[in-house]
Amino acid sequence: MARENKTKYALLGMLLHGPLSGYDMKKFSDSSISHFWSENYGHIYPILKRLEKDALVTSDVVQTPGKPNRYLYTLTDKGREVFMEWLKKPADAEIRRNEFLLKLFFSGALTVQDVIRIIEHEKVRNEKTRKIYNQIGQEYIGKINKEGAKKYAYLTLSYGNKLSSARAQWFEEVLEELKGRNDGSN
Amino acid sequence: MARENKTKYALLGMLLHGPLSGYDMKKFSDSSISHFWSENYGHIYPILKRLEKDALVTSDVVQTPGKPNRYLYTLTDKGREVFMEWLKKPADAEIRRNEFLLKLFFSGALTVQDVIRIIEHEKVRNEKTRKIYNQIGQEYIGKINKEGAKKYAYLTLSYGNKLSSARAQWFEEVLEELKGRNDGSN
DNA sequence: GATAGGATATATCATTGTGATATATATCAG
DNA sequence: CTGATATATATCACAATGATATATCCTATC
Repeated sequence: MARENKTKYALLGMLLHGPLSGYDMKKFSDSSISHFWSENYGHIYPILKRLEKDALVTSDVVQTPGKPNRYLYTLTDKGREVFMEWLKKPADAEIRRNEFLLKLFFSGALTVQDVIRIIEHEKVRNEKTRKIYNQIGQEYIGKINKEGAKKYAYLTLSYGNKLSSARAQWFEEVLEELKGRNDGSN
Repeated sequence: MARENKTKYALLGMLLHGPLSGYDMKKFSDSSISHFWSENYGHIYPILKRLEKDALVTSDVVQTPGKPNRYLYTLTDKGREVFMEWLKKPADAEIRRNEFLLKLFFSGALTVQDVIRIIEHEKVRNEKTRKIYNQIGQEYIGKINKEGAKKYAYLTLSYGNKLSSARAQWFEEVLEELKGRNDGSN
């Protein structure tokens, strides 16, 4: 068996607060949870069909003239049960594949200037992410205490902030060192 | 097209310092670079065959009585070229799928005790990782200045350390807050 | 001395996940 | 009017994962 299907749980979770179509789920994945999760049509649609077959969701067709049929999926009791069982379990270990670190590892074959360029590219990407996090953070202010449900969404953001601050620090330290050395020997 | 095949570059990179078999590459992935990269047989063997067909590597059979044939792969000039071209480019954006954060996001459906348990599980995992990093770090002491090539390997470790320290901080902060609230209302 | 487990080595399978494209209409901006 | 974007599902090739099959040798344990 390959690793367990996580998409299934992501989709079931999205249905907790009401029916959605596959298209809606993709939008949700690209907006609300995009900084730590992604889904795509090639997986969403086939899995929705399987979930229906397994009676974890039911579907209703909504016809809108001039638009494709919309298949609205609703969570069943069984679906909610399966979801809650997954939710209660600790998360599996993260799959670790970081192309930047792989390049860094092999960087002995590069000039120091090339390495600096690659790290700086990563630094810029990280800064962009931090800006987005700050924007989202601004939107949360005032809402968190009123709506308890958003507390955990806010925590995922605070996690992202913590990690990207750490990354930013590391970039500064390493770039300073590499640039110092670059004036000298290597 | 699916995303670009990164395994290919990881394998070519491993061949920079001499010929290796697919089995050797798997061992390398499970030891030297396991904290940021992983490979598995199901991908290594077919890709090695393709690399040979594309003349990025050549292979030699080594027969050892009582053991399976060993196919030793050697990097060609073309292979080195293709590798260096990839190495010089900035890394692609990281694929973001973090099951822990997905669970956290949906945690409004859990009791605070359950959330605490899940976070603590993650915290323990992180502590284990930090211990391993410290052990590897000990082994590096004294070697870094002598062998310049290991400098970048050490940097991948320092990156891992930075991030896991940040994670540890976040766990402390969040657990304290959740445990405080747990004595009160929700 | 038997025997269980791990190392050596390749091969292959089902399944998960990614990104792109196909299809077809409506709407909105320039 | 024309090109871009939104709505909505479907499907494909490919990348990556984890498990199992095959077969032999070596080492530790009972």
